[in-house]
Amino acid sequence: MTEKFPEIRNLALFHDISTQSFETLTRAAYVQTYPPSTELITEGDAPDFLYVVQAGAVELFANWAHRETSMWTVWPQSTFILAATVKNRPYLMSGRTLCKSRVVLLPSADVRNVFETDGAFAKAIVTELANGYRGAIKNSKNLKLRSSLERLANYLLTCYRQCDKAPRFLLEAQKSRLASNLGMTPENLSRALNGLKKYGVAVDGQSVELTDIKALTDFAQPSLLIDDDTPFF
Amino acid sequence: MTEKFPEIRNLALFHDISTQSFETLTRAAYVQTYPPSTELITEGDAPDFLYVVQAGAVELFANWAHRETSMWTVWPQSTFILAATVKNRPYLMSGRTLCKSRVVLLPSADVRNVFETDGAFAKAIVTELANGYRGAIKNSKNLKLRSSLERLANYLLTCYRQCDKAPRFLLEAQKSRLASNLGMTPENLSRALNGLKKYGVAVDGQSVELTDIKALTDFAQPSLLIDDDTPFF
DNA sequence: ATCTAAGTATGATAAACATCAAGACAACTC
DNA sequence: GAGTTGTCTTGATGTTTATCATACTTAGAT
Repeated sequence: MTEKFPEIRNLALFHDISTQSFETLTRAAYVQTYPPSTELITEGDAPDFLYVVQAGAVELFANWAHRETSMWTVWPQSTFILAATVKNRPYLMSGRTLCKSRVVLLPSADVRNVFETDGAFAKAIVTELANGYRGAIKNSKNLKLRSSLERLANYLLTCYRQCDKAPRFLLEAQKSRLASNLGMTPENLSRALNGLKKYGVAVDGQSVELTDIKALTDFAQPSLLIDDDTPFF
Repeated sequence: MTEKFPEIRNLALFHDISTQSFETLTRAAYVQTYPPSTELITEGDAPDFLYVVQAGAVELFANWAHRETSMWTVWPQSTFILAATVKNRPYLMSGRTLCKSRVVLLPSADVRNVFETDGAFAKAIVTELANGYRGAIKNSKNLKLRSSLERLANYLLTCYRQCDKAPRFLLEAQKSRLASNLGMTPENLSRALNGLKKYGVAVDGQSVELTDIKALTDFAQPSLLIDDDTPFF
């Protein structure tokens, strides 16, 4: 008997669970492809589904008092909104597609069900939540300990590391969204990019070139305890 | 046969685990009482122990580039540094006692061991991590969406709610530490408390009186998706 | 009671950051 | 090619927040 949704079977979250558990999780699940700028979830809503991004990208953002901030972007193959799902509490963030995106929706009641019965699933959830938790703490440290210029410099160095230390790379995102991610306004980002020129940062459109890694690193003082975004730290 | 450390047996984290698991966890554990201002853990260090605060209080803080920020305070009966322990990754925060404190230290190798073998423990860890994760996300939203005056106003209203809506209460902490928690300088906190006078905030030393809850609420616009600090949201 | 130290408050100033308005630029459409 | 749209940049200005210097207040020690 073949399992439904073989694409997500190999995610760390589902890799070690039993066939029966996977059946339960996927029995009432479905795949959906959404156009760009579609709001998939809204903060405050009850968590009906656990989401898995298979293709495209989903931006998580939050609102308060007519203000909005971008929290982070979910790329394939990752889940989002796991904590709300297992706790059965309202979403803390909203999510919208950035581009045409294929998403798997797993009913959250089934997720909680399997969580209760399958120890391997509980263990996988622990790993996922611990990663997310540590990422969120790093984010708070970044916001509280650094100026916006310092956050930007460290962001660029993180991109550089993720590109296998290629000195040229493309910004992953629209600049206005990048600004919001970094906790600043688009105008301020524009000026900050200029302000990093003296550390060898050259920007042309989406393209960035870092011509003096040492100078930029000396200024940014990256730390594994803030900037490492791999789940291994 | 009686179990060691009956005091912590009833914590949510240990409540449902087997007697054998609890034995394993506590076999090499020990209790220690520390004087005030003792640094228990240092960010970057390997997670040797999972800590449980039994009495007193422990401040978690972080450093970067000769700056320091207070993250939050751990009160009895709570654990701290759980995510680092289960993932076996370096601490992201340092911790020091605020006053004379009694702490239980559980060897983190044993914690990971029991986590692997006892499904009930894994489930309890999920709940704890999900609470912490959501708390950290609320913290980021608070920092990114609000000014320091708005954060302070919401903090005071949170205290008010936690005191069963008594209009007078004492600030839990030294003002300089409260300022750091809220992401501002002590001077700015002092001025901000003055700035909230027009919304009925009267401060005398550690004592706060809120004389116009409606005005303060109208200004602060508290949100369950940011300010609710109970694990139930 | 006086001294000290730590915490807090206040004033002056500067830096960081946001806002508003206008312009530049590229990618599309017609 | 002219116009449209969306995004980004730049400049002027104002607000928020941090920094520095100093004074005050309180609790504890001598």
